[in-house]
Amino acid sequence: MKELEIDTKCFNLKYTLECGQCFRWKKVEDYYIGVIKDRVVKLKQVENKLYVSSNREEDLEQEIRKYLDLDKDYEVIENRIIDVDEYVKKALKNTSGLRHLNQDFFETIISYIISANNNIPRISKSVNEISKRYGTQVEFENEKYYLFPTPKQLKDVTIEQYRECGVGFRDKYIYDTVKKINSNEVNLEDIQNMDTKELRSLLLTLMGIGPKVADCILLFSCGRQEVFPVDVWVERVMKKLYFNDENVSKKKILEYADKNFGSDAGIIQQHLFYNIRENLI
DNA sequence: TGCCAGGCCTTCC
DNA sequence: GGAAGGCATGGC
Repeated sequence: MKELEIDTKCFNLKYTLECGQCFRWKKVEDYYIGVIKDRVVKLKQVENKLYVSSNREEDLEQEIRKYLDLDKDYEVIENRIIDVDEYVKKALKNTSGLRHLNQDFFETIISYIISANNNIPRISKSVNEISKRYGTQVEFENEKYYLFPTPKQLKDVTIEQYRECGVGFRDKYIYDTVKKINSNEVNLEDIQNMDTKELRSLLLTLMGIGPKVADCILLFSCGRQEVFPVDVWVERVMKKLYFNDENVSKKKILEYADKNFGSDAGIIQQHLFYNIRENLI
């Protein structure tokens, strides 16, 4: 198929895909290859041009724009947050163009349940293994890829089988969550219409989802950029920058973010997270 | 060998 | 309602 060409501004593919918000992209030479919902996608950025190819052409540009959040004006957002303080300014200069993805809701729920007390390479490995075992196989450029399974495809998977995918003690959480979704005990429809607070409390009723995981799901698959997930890295960077390396509670950190970062807290969070992990700040 | 990883659940006060 | 302990697994 022919390659699609999309003009972008204030967009950096590398930062967006490598900042730790997603787990299924693989870098091959100067391309990134991954699965978005029901298709395999190959992406490459050269300056402000994004080149896209896929095994499916139908609605491709629309899906890519949605997934990469290309229709939101990040120039406006970045111009707004650059004056928050000197640390945010520095972080933003290092990683300008980092965007929040709109990932599949169900996939993000399961991926972030796996993320608890885990590390990124191992999370990726588990998510890929679940896809390989239970997702639909598709082909692209003579290679096999696997879509992330739907709740129905996971209907009969046992706790032991999840364990075999390397998820460790989180096996029962995934099992329970999938069961609740399949039995409609928790209805994931109409999430777009729910306000953040309501959606958050719904997520918190699921096994394996606590405050941090819920906020990651809201930020990386529901476009709620006001939430501020605090993990060990964010705790570390916040203490370093704003609390003189003192041992403050997570509650204090959240209060600081809410007061000083406001409705852009999630955007700032991701820049700080990436900067501290890459040792840039 | 021991510690850590995008924390959460359970138990106990 | 808050604190402490346990938890699978692999990399360093």
